[in-house]
Amino acid sequence: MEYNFRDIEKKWQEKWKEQKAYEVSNNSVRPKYYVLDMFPYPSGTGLHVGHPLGYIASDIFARYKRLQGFNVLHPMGYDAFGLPAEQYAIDHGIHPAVSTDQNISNFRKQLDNIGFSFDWSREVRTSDPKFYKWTQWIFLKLFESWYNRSTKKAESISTLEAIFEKEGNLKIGRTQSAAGGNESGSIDFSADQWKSFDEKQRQDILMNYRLAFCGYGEVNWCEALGTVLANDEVINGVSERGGYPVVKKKLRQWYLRITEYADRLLEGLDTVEFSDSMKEMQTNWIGKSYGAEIDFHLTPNPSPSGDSFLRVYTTRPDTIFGVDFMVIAPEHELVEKITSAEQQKEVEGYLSYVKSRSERERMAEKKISGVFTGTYAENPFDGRKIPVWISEYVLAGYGTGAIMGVPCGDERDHKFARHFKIPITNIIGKHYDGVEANPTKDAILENSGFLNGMIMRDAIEVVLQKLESMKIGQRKVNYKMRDAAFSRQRYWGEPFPIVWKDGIAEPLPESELPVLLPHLDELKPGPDAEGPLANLDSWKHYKGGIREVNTMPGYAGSSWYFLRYMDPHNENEFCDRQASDYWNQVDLYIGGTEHAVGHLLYSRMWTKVLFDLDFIGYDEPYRKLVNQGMIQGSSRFVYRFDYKLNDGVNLNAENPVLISHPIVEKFKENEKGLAEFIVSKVDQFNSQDASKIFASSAITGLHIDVNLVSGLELDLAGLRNWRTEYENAYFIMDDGSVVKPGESSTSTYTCGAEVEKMSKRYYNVVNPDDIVMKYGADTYRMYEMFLGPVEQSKPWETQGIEGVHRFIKKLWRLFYDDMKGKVWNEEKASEAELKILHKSIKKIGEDTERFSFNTGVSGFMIFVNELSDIKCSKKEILEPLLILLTPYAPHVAEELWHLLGNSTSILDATYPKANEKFLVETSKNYPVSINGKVRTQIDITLDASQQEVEQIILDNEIIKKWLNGGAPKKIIYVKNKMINVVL
RNA sequence: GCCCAGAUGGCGGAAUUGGUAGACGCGUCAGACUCAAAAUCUGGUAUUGGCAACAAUGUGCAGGUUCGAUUCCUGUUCUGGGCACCA
Repeated sequence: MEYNFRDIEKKWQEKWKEQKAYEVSNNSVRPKYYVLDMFPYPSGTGLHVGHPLGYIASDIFARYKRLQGFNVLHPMGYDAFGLPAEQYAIDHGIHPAVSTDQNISNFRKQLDNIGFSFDWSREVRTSDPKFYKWTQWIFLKLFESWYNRSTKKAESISTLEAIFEKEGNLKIGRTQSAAGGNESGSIDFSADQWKSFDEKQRQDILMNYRLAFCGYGEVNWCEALGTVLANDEVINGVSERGGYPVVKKKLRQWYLRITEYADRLLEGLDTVEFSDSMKEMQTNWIGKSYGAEIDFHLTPNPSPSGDSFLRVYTTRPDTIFGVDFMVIAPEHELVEKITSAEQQKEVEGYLSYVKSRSERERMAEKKISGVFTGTYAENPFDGRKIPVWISEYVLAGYGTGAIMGVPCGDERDHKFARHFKIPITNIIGKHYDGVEANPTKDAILENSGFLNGMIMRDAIEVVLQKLESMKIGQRKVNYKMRDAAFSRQRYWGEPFPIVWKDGIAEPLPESELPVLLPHLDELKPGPDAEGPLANLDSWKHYKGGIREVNTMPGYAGSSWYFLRYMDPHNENEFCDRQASDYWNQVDLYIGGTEHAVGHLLYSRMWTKVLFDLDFIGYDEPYRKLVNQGMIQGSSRFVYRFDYKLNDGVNLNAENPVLISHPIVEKFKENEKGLAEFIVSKVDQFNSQDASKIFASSAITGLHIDVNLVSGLELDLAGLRNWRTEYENAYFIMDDGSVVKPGESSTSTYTCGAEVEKMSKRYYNVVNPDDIVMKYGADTYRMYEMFLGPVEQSKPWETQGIEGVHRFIKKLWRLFYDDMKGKVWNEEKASEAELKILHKSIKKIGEDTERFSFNTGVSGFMIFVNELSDIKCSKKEILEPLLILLTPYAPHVAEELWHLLGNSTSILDATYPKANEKFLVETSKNYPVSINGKVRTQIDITLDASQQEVEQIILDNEIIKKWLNGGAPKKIIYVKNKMINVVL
């Protein structure tokens, strides 16, 4: 009876499905555990071997928890709205709904192959009206709420209206809407004024407080394509498709007021188990800083427009005497007003350059650019005139969109000053070397007026007080984070439940949800930079108004989907409160670091809002987060010998010459030698003038399909069949022999290799279906884990999978032998066998617990190797082994479990516990070092004292040799670790 | 440019709290079984020198702390992820 994984895996996958083995109930006396994978987008290219890495890890943990007696929720579904499907529709004329469905069924087939324990009865899709009804519903809640800074939580907008009725906004103040604020509503008013406002004015004001609000923001606009482009569709200022120019355009946009949650998003990090680096990234993204806004007089004063102040934001008011220039963002409202007549032309030129630059480019640019406005600001303390510049390295959205440049203390400012030859004032004495800026806070101030002699750290407070008393500045907490843009000029997303009437956004009543996404045959952009929905007049005009034609962005559905899994079929609520209370937070969330700031912050914010409004009982969605690394592809190369004759004809087109990697390496420093070698080998060159070939030869590495290569060895016939261009190739083999078109050879051709992203265009994609077909799901699951730590990125090499496959076959042979048949027996296990068992239970259990699945797999290998060595096939040992193995290789474990005579499923077995009794040791083989270098090992009992150990050491022959008659300075003995003799 | 992470044999990796660097697997070499092959089994395999015992070197690079550093600190190089409309 041999290990037939195809039959076994098929059999159990069908049985588990039949028995609904993975369906989980919301009512259980068992403790709950919620394991979630980050929502996948069902892309058209399907899964490659890298994608399931996290799913396998989470599946192992979910199954492990189940064996430990938990009621485990482990759902899966699809983040099905998104740009790629829409682009695919535009390119191929297939409706996104259709292609998305196809992609999902393909995805599902691939997932099913791998034997996951997902409860598919809970599947959700964000593009399903039953799901997005509730996305729209939550949007309405966001729209109908504001953030009350005194209670520090979201409240119904009606409580805000009550405040306005009573006291206007004089106490609560305006909200700051850094991202595209709504200027018309940004005013101070009293209760009486509020009462006098008409509906439009009131709604404009309320809009400035809503958690989901409308404002204006810049987008990448491509006139030629007639659409707004995503950042990654813009390359070097032109569209990726077609290479058309892209400029910034201001559009009305929806936003989420995530900035109000900045502090709570920061505080919440203390209550969750994310990696420190993840917390750091989120903290930096939120970017809370304490500083000051300072007003500088402009001069000539008033400046050409009559504006007399420039307001800058700085975190270092102590450096105010070191200010040598000001920089304002190109979008700053003062730009137009303060530009002098002489500088007009230059400024205009600069602005049009900036307009063509994406924000990404602006931030990544090392090159320094900028232009002088012709206006000066005045230092309030010493009256110095400071030139005001415009530069793209200052972004309009952050702070006041203007900074004071302190070259001696900030590297960016320093480079700017050097580049434009602006004189640098040194206020930190010898801490500044004239070559590099020094951002220290510990220097003693010089050239700093009334601050002279003060330590910078202390001067901050002194300056702040002075600024406040002079009423030219105030303390200010700033956040780098901006409000989140929440609308897209696209089709394939959730429609907004909003109708515009007379410039007022009216929410549709809950009873009208879902607002269905209407069918469109053609997804061409609408007029005036609007999305495709704007083309559908019949849908657009509604209830005497005009529907919002933008749709929601990709992250809308994924911001709350973890709640829907708890109660996926509820038609009355987004999630029943009892269900969300029972399942509570996600206990384990697995996904990539690429979501570190986007998805995670958005879903954390939504959770906080739902908590504030008392729809759920916790304000952090994910209790523990584990990041999985990426699996990279391992590309394979052949090397083409290229040359041209004087007339420019490349004679290689018909018969390319492909050189093996070792030959290329051999001639690495000797191109001419290689050309000579090739010419001497290949007969097609005989008629050519060799010197011409030498003069023009080059080697080109070409990606070839990894499936044509076994390890590094090329399948020549396979390559000839793969593409016609290789059909008549000459191959220069490792040993220097030549294989002509139509010939075969016993020599090998070794390819080059490189680690790259797994991608179609590198021909290095490996499909899990192929792996499962060849080795089975159990082998694939274990191998994927065996590759290395989950969190780390690593390349995929199909070759190594043999080892894991051999392991499973070896395990099988402990139960059944090809020749002898059944070998397992019910004999009593010996002390030594029990020791192996319990050592492994401890090792594998601990490894699984700390997500060290790669060492877990190695633990299994050691376990099975040890049992094989002592020919132990006792049921008493093998049965617990199978339970340990279930999370990793469920199919083979279930099969053997039943062959051992069990009639219930192993999925619900009880996870074994390690018995310490079998693990106690009495002595240890200590490494003994001389000066930190291990020289010998000595077996010593664990209860030995320092004195006893020293005696043993001094009596040891090898140690005596090293002591050379002398006495050691010191003997360091760390119990159960090591011994070090210091000479 | 800014933020985060990583770098260990020919390859993937191990070393959980500063304590025997290279577990486990791949590859490779040698051997057993076989008419042969596959499968399987046994043994070797960081580098250098040596028949060996053993010695020297060795965790990206340059320093530092320590009896002892892959692990901690400073600096640096390269690679990967993110930078707000890919998901």
